Amino acid sequence: MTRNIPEKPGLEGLEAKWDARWAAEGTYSFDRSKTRDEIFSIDTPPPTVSGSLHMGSVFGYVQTDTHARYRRMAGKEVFYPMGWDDNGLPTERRVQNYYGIKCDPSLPYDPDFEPPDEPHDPPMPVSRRNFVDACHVLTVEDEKVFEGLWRALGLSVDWTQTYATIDHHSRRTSQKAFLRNLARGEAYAQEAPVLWDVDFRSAVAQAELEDRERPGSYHRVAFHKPDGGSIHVETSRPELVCSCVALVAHPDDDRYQDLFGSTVTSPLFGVVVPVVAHELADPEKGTGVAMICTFGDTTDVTWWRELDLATRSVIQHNGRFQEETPDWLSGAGEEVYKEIAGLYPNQARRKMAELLTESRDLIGEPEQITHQVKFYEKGERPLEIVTSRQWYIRNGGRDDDLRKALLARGAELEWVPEFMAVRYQHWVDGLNGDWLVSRQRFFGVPIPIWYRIDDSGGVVYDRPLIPDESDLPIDPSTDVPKGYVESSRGEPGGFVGDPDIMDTWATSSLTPEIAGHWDNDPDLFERVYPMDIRPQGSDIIRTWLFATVVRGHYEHSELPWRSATINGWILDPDRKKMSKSKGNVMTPAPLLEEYGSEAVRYWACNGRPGVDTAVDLGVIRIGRRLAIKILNASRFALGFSGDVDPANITEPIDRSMLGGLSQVVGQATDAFERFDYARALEITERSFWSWTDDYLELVKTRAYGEGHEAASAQATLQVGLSVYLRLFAPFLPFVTEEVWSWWREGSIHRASWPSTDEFEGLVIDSAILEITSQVLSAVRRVKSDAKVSMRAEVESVSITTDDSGIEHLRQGESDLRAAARAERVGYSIGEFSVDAVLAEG
RNA sequence: GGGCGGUUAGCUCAGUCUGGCAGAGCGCUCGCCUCACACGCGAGAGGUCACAGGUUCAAGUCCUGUACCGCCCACCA
Repeated sequence: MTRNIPEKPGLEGLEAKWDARWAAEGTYSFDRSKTRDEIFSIDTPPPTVSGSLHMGSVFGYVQTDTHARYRRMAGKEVFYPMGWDDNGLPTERRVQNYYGIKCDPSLPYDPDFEPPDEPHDPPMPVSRRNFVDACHVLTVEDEKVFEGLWRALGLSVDWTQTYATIDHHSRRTSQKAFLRNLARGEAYAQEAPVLWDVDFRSAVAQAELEDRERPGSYHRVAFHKPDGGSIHVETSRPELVCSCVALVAHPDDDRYQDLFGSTVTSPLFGVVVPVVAHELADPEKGTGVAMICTFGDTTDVTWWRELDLATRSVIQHNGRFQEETPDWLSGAGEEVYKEIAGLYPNQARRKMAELLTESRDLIGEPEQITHQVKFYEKGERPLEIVTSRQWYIRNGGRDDDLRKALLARGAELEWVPEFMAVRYQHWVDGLNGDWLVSRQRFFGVPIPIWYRIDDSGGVVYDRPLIPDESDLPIDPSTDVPKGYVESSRGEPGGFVGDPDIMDTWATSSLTPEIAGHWDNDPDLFERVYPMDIRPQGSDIIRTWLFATVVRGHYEHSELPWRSATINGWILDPDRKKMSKSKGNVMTPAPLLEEYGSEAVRYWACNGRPGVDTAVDLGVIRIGRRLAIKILNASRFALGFSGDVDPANITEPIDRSMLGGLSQVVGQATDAFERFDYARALEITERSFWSWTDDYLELVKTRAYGEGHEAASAQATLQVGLSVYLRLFAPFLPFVTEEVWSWWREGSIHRASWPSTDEFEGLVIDSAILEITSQVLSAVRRVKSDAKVSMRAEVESVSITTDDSGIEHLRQGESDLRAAARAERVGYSIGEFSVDAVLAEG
């Protein structure tokens, strides 16, 4: 093969050149004729395309790409698809802001509607179908931006294997799996209290909650006993006195024994409520008596359910107190309620505090506190609890046997790093309800269900109308169930579609099925499922990972993957978690532009598996330096016309270098098998630098010479370079491919991973090179101390070492003399030391 | 309140599983335009391994406890 080595090799333009070449040659295309045991399949995380691009977007993906590239070179056919998570609330919010539109499901579809070029202000209401269309338009644009970044980064994805969580195939898969859950009794609908975001007007699931510290105050409020006495409760939500259904104390609390079973009346409203006993009441908190309201917090829900209490809800889905006076209030209570009707809870709270003060039912001043309040993770106001009809998938939160089975699945999974396993256990252990999968939103996969409407106009929920699997996907708001006509929609005797969509996790929990085409290509699915790895962040173990395990457990009775590789967080250079609100988000594009993809990849690969990592320009610069070093060292190693026949490798120091290199190959391979890409890189890099600093310097003079000694050096340089390039290829795909192309046919990324077999019969003890390098280093120190050039001539080098050291050094002596520019080398036995006498002048 | 991870050189981090002379890079200092590379090369200085106790011939590494940082979870009246 003719060599085509540039005079001044550089990194610029390599990304574009090789991305285009790989695409044209199908370097990463998946060969589906391979069988399951020949395939390595990756359940790639579909990035949220409506989210911003930041360094977190490159970190985990680059790490995963190293696994893909290693396995591919190690002989596996790699199934490496890419998905886009475009359904759900993040997209809705982005579309609302981008176009200045909002969805109003009551509006009719406007076929002529075009999303505006400039955002509308105030937001323009559009029909659900127009809104969803706008979502599709924008997500396609967003996906192009993401694909551009991934390609610039050199992800070895098969770009023909892509999916979007809102596309036809994903909707079909999602609805099919849901209907199967329903048929097997794993999914069910229930009218029940749910956590509710009043801004998004949607229920949210336990997995989407976060606690935030908020100021509040404890109000001590008097309830009245029949004998004229009073009993005090402490509450941070006095506005809910009107929805109080009972007071509760601990059954063993001596102070309240004679009250259990009696009734008291609420202040101002005069509603009679029972005093009940329950273990969850904490005698240490407040007065030991708590007010149970429907519903102030999740404990209220527990009490309400377990004690079978009345329901007195006043907060509506829009977050306000209902306008009409509740029917359990009468007399003076009605007048009091009018004061808070229509208010938001925080307004009602202030009003109630005033009224309770006037009526002397507020005891003392409210005590200012900060407490944890539940929020939807994407929300801005505290969650309320409202009663509504929702769909659930059983997840063990209410069933111990199922919980145990899912815990066993987690234990079966290989976690990388191992300690991540407990995060799964704790989450499953702590579940307190089933998985709420319905959302009252617009851009998502619809719940594929209709309901009959009886002759009096009531919706019949208990016998839903289910579509045939072959008709999926459907949208029950526009499609019509078999045996009905569109004109009977919403009419007595007709039907109505379930208005809700599924939670985004209800679809993305099926990424193995979506990417592997469970629905429409069982042959492919069998070749890739269960997948080998699920790479993802630790923050979504409780959502994406757990939900995927649940779906796999139900649908296939097995784990969806063998291993979960969990990556860490990205922190900004000050080690703060990056977030848009802090304004410290770094976008990758300028870094890719300035330092190149290899440098950014190098940084990502330096982050240990599962370890939070700061963006560090210093590390990025080292990556760039390494890539440039590879170019230059390669130019040297390939700069001879010599024959690469390994039979030419005869010199002991050359064979010794291969001895060390074969150990490096073994260690890097072991590290990759354990998914420790960072260790593999570290080992390779350390070895490579000593290769260029010491080995290359030692053999340089000989390599420029003639005869069989020169041929040995030239052949060894090429063999060594070939190994180093392949070891680096998973990390630095562009520069290694570039150099490979200088003298090899085909892509390095389809070349075989180096193996110790390659040096069979050539390898000897690495100690020869190691001790020779040590002596060379010692001579350099002498020159450095004397502040002379490394080219300075040395009269003699005196080495003291043991027998085997001398034996080893003699075998590399001529190279040492050439590299050190030493006239003579002398040896003596003893403690290791090196002395060098510089030549005169 | 429970749990997980971390604390090693000025900085960023390896090393802890499996105990055996404290490591790398950056930065700093001093040199060197050495025919692959000045986008470079060589050399040097720099550490009470968070703290306290224990096991051991030997502890950064194993055990117990403490402090601080980060994260997760919790029924937060």
